[in-house]
Amino acid sequence: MGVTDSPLGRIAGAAVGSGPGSSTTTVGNARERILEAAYELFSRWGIQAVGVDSIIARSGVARQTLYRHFSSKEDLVLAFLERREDLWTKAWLQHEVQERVSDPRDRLLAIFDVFDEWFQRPDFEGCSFINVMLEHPDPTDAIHRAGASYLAGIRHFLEDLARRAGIADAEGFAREWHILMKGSIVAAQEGDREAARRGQKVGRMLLRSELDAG
Amino acid sequence: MGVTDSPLGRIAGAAVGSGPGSSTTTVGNARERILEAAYELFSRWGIQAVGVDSIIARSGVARQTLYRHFSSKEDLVLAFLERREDLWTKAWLQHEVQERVSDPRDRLLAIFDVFDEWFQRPDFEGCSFINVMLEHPDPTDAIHRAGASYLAGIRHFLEDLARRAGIADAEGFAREWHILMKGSIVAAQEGDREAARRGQKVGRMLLRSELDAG
DNA sequence: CTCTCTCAAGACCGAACGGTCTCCCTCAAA
DNA sequence: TTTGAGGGAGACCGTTCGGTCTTGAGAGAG
Repeated sequence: MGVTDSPLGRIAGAAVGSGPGSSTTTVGNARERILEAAYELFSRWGIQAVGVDSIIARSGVARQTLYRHFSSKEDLVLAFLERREDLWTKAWLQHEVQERVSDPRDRLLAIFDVFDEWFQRPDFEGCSFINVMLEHPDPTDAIHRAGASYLAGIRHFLEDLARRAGIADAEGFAREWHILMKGSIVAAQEGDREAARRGQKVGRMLLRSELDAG
Repeated sequence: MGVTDSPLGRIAGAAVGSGPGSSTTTVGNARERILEAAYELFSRWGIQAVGVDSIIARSGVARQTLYRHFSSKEDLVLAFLERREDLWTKAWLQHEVQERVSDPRDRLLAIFDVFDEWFQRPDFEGCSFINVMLEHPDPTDAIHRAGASYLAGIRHFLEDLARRAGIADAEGFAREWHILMKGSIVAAQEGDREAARRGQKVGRMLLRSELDAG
């Protein structure tokens, strides 16, 4: 109930429900409820550990309704990843960073401040793009490729900041910065609650040396 | 067939088989064949994607034989992780690093040279400890804890090198170095074949600044 | 009023899951 | 020679998986 809510969780908490007994042909469109349930379950427990049954149960939707909106579980997973980019990458990470500071160098560093708060949350769940990509090791798998491409989206955000910060090799820099981000996320999942500050410390060095060189 | 073999693959290739028709009560102890099959399947495809049936088929062992040696799939997974530490962490990574150079600073950097070769392998499969830990997000899960603790083993190796290199805060340094390692492994799984060199570049900076400070 | 569309409910499907059980063979130690 | 452990083969168990199909209730449009 807290105002705080997970930054990654329900954004439109429209689970009206209209009270007990009303039922049938419930309020909001079913697709939304399915995606919301899928989001919470997939982001916390991964793909393989979550069956369509759990999503059906949690969304309160009929089995056939799910399959009317999504042709298969894989289809639903891809829709989940798309939503994850909307909510996590854009509406949360990028937005949070951009509203805190405006200088591109400061924004790069602010990523780790945002991460630090994220890592302290009791419902910290890691990066779904990484999780999903590692869970589907086959690089030709559609889910693997989707995860990798959403990670590339994050990298493009970094690259843009690097370019604006006047860094010569913006692409290389973005890949290095992303390594720090991904490493600190995994470290946080291991239990290191200071992982973000460690990433930031190394990042600060990298940034300084890159700007001295330029 | 090549002499090269995966550094992580079969170490005792004792799958003699004694020719067709011989069968029953086959050569080497069954436990070894089970572990070998489990190693190859789990390390490449993860835990949940590999059923006990596949392991039975690949090891050519009877179902009951597997359950005589391992009380459950979880038990087998824990044995796999233990073997992964023996083969990957110790016999491969640490051994490879130690035989290349002797100075502790050089050894820290050599980790990324070894990684670089690893990342180029067609059968590169990532770090099983990370994969397994992310696949089992519940921190109270025995498998999650095992993965995390084998990762801590790697960190202790780093910490030892850092201490020998005269770095003041060896533990903090090891955690930072490990962030670079993990980040570059994930980047390699994304498809960045230069991930190790990027990690090494950042590591070099971190190392220099740490030694200047000390 | 009827036609149509959406949805809940849930039976049902074949396959795969982890795990148990029985039967029979082989080989080595007693 | 007997015995018993180790092992192969495979039937079998209940459960869960992803996915299909049917039924019937409600709601908007004609």
